[in-house]
Amino acid sequence: MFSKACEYGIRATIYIAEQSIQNRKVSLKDVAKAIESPEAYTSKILQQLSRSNIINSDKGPTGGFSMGKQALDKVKLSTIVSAIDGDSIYKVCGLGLKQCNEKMPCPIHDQFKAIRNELKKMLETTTVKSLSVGFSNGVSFLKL
Amino acid sequence: MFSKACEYGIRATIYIAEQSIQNRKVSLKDVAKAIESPEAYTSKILQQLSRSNIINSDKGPTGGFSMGKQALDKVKLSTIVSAIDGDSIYKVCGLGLKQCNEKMPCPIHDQFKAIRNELKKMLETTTVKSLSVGFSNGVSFLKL
DNA sequence: GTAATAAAGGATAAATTTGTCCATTACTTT
DNA sequence: AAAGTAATGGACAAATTTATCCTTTATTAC
Repeated sequence: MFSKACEYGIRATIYIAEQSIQNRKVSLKDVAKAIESPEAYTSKILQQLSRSNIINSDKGPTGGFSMGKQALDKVKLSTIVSAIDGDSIYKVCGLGLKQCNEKMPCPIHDQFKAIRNELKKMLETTTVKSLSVGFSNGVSFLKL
Repeated sequence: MFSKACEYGIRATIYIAEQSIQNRKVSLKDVAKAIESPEAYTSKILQQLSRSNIINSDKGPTGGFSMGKQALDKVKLSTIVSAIDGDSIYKVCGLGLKQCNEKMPCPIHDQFKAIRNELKKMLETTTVKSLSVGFSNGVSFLKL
């Protein structure tokens, strides 16, 4: 569904959000450990998230990754998915046709559209902040 | 969503179904041309479909690919997806966690489950035969 | 300003997916 | 039987994704 990079990106963002709510900055190492992801690869993904203003990053001692209040309120799952996987998940034909549209639909066009719209709606209405709550509570998990 | 191999597999099966309904066997070349796919790669995919008894294949002159009445009635989109991509699309956690389940859910477990169930239902209730009708009519397309 | 710290960035490697090429096998027709 | 045809199968190549390593840059504390 999502690329591995995007999965790491979502998990990382949820973790950073949860920590930021408690006013804690986290290092790359912290993140990689918390979500059990390869450190160097995770670094690349955090860079992307940072460039997209989903998280912010500070260098040097006392540096690390965090999210501001604004970001915590604004960032939805869709924000992260778009930043890492692009919007192909919303746009691309289920059967890989370049010119699939209402006028020239692929055979599963309508069925797919319905499901994709649901997915889109879900991603656009789910905030990272809301997801971080469950994680903070110990109700949901980010490892393994 | 689906792998490229699976996209080709679905398109190929719809085409073969449509031709089989008109009692026409088709060659690898026919298929590759009809769905605009790389011939050699398509060959591998047709082999998989054949081994899974989704289509049948005959060697030699007058050979080619076809679907019997049984297959035409039984084969759903889910049959093809399982044969080529496996059932990961139904089972795997949206965030890539190995141990994600009701007891230890990832943060988006419930939201994802809902959408995946819809997808599953759609794939399990859509027959290739039904899709081949629209293609046969010129209502839907398999190229580009 | 020096040393220490942590992210950024570039180059490269491993793994997976996608795609190609060619010899072999099965079958049909003559 | 021989020749021709079409799928099969194995080996290989290209492209993409995932992952690693190491140097550079920015920042902080002393």
